[in-house]
This record gives sequence, structure tokens and C-alpha cells, in this order.
Amino acid sequence: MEKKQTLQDLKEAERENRKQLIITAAIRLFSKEHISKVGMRDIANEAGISPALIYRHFKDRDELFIEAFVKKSKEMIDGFEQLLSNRQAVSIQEIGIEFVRYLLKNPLFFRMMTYFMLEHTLVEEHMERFNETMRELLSIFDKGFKQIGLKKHVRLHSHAFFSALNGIMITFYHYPGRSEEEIEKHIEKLTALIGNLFMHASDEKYAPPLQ
Amino acid sequence: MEKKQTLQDLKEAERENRKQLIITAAIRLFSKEHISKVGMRDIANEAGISPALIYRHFKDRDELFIEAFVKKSKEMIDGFEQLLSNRQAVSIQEIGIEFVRYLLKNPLFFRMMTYFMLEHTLVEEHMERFNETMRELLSIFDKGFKQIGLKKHVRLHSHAFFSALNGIMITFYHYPGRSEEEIEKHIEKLTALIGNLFMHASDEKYAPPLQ
DNA sequence: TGTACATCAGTGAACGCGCGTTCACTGATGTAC
DNA sequence: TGTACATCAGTGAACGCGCGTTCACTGATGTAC
Repeated sequence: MEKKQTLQDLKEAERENRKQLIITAAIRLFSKEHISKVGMRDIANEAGISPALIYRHFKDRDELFIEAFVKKSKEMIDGFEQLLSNRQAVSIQEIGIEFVRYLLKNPLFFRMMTYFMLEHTLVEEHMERFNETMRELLSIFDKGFKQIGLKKHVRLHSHAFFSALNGIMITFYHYPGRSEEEIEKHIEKLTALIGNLFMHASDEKYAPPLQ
Repeated sequence: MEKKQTLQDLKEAERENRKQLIITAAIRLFSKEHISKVGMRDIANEAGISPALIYRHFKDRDELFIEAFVKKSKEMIDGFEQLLSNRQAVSIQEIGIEFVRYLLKNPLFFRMMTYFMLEHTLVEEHMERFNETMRELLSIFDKGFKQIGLKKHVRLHSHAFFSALNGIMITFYHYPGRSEEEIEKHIEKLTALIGNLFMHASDEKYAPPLQ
């Protein structure tokens, strides 16, 4: 019984490995071209397997894609948190700037995020997983607002700041006729501008309490 | 010669009418379902013509789509400007709130805008037309910043505020598990919050000049 | 130890569908003489 | 006024391709007796 259990475990672990193999292959392709252009055959090819095998591990394309997103998000959030943990008492403006820099250096997470935000055809269950990730990210922003002394509506401010940064990225990331450096510089400038405004969110005089 | 000229004019006008017929049919469908799901056959059907005829007026799908966007944008910007012209001296916060309300009431423009922002596969020429529209919108925001006494970096502030509002819309418009009313309320709340912060952009103390 | 059977990873090809675009053609209208 | 021709709006069907998914099958491994 003991051994049988172990064997079963081994098998399950192996099965999980195959799954990860497929997911990482998908992620590799996503960083090369736009997510909607990556097909099941491409992924199978990249993973060195047959397309049919993917369906032994995932119900359909959506399931694979959301798993890939969740995996990438975890990496992203971990990396970002570690980056912040090297300092103490990071202000909300600094978090914003670091967040945008991090996105610029890891564009895949950002691209996946917007892909899912605008693909509102996901089933409830997948949406829930997506939201979990968002909440994790938002709680990092919460810390920054608490650090500058904001007492009320912390999550609301995180929503506002986080979505503002998203908007900056989306609006200017593909700005045509500008070099990559120019775009990055512009995005950072706008982030600094907004981040600075948010630094005064805890000042009652300048940010009167919401009704 | 005189008459010939007129006849030619008539023909051209008629040709333009057909073109508009196709464009408006496309727009009608865009407001019903997601842009990427609208096909050439659907549009032909809606316009009551053969799919092949579309190609006598537009080089390809992209050209038709960008024309539809430009048309819709003009309507949208005109409508929005008229809405603002009823009052005098509209502050940047008010502009933001009215803008978001207007987007919420006319979701098609917003959806088309994000579609093109994230479809970075457009040719240079189409991108330029898209940008023209954006610039027109931004100049409305410029006015609001001038109204509150901002002297420097006006366009930069418009970029920041405009993209922040975009981000709010994109991030929360499809928020699952919430009713439409709740979503609208949340978006307006976030807009008011950010708009309020931007009201102090001209205050040197709270928004130090950028380097 | 050997044999029949079950399980399941894995496969290449095919299914079925949708889509942008083009083709070959019709028919109406205008033009030149 | 009549006739040959050009032009062009307009069409339905077909082309060609790509894609998600499934099918029918193989072969290896484990299991029961």
C-alpha cells in the first residue's frame, strides 16, 4: 500500500511535469508574438509533442491560456515583491515607478493582463483566477498607500493608481513613430507625474474624503 | 463641360454615399458585438450588398475598420465638445468625469479605441489617422488644465489624465460579478478621485516642476 | 513465471468551420461616331 | 436616331488558408490470476 501510494505520487508528479512543459512552451511563444496569434499547433510544436496531447492535460485553449497567465503572474508578482523587499518603507510613488519599470522589462505579463481584460469571453471560473492575481497585485499598492499615511479608502486608491498605470502603458506602449527608449522615457515620466499626485492622497486638504 | 462636371460630381457623391452605407452598417454591428467578431460577410449582409462590393470601396478590412473608427470618433468628439460648450470654464476634474460618463453612455467609441491601441498591426498610415483623433481628444483636456491655471507641461498632463481614465475604463469595465450600475458607479468614483488629484497639478508645492 | 487484459500516454491525420479576399460574370448606363 | 463599345456597380460562388478540436489507432506499462 505504501509503495503503491508512492508510485501513484510519482505518476502524478510526472503528469504535472508534462503539464508544465506545455505551459512553459506556450509562455515562450507568447513572449515572441501576440497571444491571439499563438495556436495549439505552435505550442505542440514548441513543446515537441502532438497537438492532441495538449487536450489530455487541458480542457481547451482557454484553460491552457489562463494557466499560463497564472504561472507568469506568480513569477511576476514574486519578482516584484522581492525587488521591493530590498528596501524598507517604499512610498506609493516609488512603487508605481518600479512597477512600470518592471512591466517594461517584462512586457509579457502586461500583454497577458490586457489580453484577459479585454477578452471578456472567459468563463466565470477563469475570471475568478484572473481576479485573484489582480488582488494580489493591488495589495502591494495598498502597502505603499499605508506607508504615506493614508487611512481611509486604501483599496480604492490602489484601484485608481493601478488602473492609471495600466492606462499609461496601454495608451503609449505602441505609440508609433517613436523609438523604444523614447516610449519608455515617456511612460516613466507620466508615471512619475501621477505618482507624485498620489503622494498627496493622504493630505485631507488636497484629497477631501469621498462621500 | 459644365453639365459633365456636375454629373461627375453627382456620381462621386453617390459613390461616397455607398461608402457611408457600408461604414454605418459596420458601426451598427460593432455596437452589437466585439469588433474582432464582425466579419466582412456580416457587414455586407447588414448593408444589404454582396461582400465583394465592399472591396470596390475599401482596400481591405483594416481600411474599412479605420474609416469606421474615424467616423465614430468624429461624432464622439463633436458630441462631447458640444456637451462641454453648454457651460463655461469647465475644470479638468469636470472634464474627466464628463468624459468617462460620455464613454459609459457611448461604449462603442471606447471599445474601438482600445481595439486599435492593442492591435499594433496597423500600417503606419492608419496609425497616423488614429493618432489624429487622439490629439483632438487631448486638446480638450488641455483646455481643462489651462482653466485651472496650469502653465507648463499642459499636454503632458493631458496625456497622464487621459490615459489614466482609459486605464480605469479598461481595468474595470468588464469586472465580473458586478452589475452594470455598480461598475459605472465604481468607475465614476475612481475618476472623481483621480480628477481631484489633478486639480492640484498647477500647485507648485504639490506638483513640483518636472526636470 | 506466464498470459490475458486494462490503462493511458501519445500520435498524425482528418473534421468542420469560418474567414478575408478574389474570380468570372451580368447588366445597366454613358459615350463616340 | 442607331449602333458598337467602354465603364463600372454589383454579384454568388469559389479559393485558400488557418485554426481548435477530435478520431481511430499504436505501443508501452502495470495488474490480476
